[in-house]
Amino acid sequence: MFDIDKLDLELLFPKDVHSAIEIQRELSGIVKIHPLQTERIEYISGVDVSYSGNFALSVIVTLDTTMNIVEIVSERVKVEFPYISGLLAFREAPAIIKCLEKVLVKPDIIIFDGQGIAHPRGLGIASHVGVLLDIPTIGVAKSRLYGTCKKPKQVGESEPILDEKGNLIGYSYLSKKSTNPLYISPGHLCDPASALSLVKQLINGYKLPEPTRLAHLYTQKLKAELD
DNA sequence: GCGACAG
DNA sequence: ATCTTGTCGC
Repeated sequence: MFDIDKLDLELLFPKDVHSAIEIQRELSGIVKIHPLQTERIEYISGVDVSYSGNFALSVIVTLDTTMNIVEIVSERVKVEFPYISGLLAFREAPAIIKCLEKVLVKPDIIIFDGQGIAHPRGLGIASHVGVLLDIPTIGVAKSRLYGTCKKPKQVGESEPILDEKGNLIGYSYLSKKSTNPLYISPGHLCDPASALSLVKQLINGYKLPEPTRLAHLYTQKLKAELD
């Protein structure tokens, strides 16, 4: 569904940490933040990655507006980059992109497990993949990486996430009681308000939005079968 | 130097 | 993320 062949692999496989950071600075300048017509969205995909030995197991679950499963695709890829806070994309994106290569139904937007622009250099994994594939993306993280915000007190309540200059880069959102809030930020071709709005619509009784929750479930199931 | 630090 | 059982609270 995506022309992976036309991608510059240099942007996914840096030779070292320094070049990885240079790549992020370069790509962050390409990120486009603008409102997204959520009412025109048909398919929404959720992505998650688990690990088994030296392999990354990625799963993409695509749902329609009714929350019905349209497609589930998985991929197994050898891990090449270590986990370094701020450089998550270089570890997980390769497996995610190979998985997207097998997807038949092209999603209108993809939700990632991690940050969008709420990142030290404005390029979390959602933004990185969004720019490479030129598709709308949103980052939904379970913990904070960058930015300042208050903690929502009531379920359904949100608080703005601001960068060092006071710019709005996302929202913390309490999706379920007795849990830590979600950290939502646009990845690419989306904006904070649209991202928050869409994620709210996808919460179905659990902390995580349905596409992400299901992708996590399948990635864990895969891991259990290949242990 | 000290604290923070997506998955 | 991963290693892991029961258990306290909403």
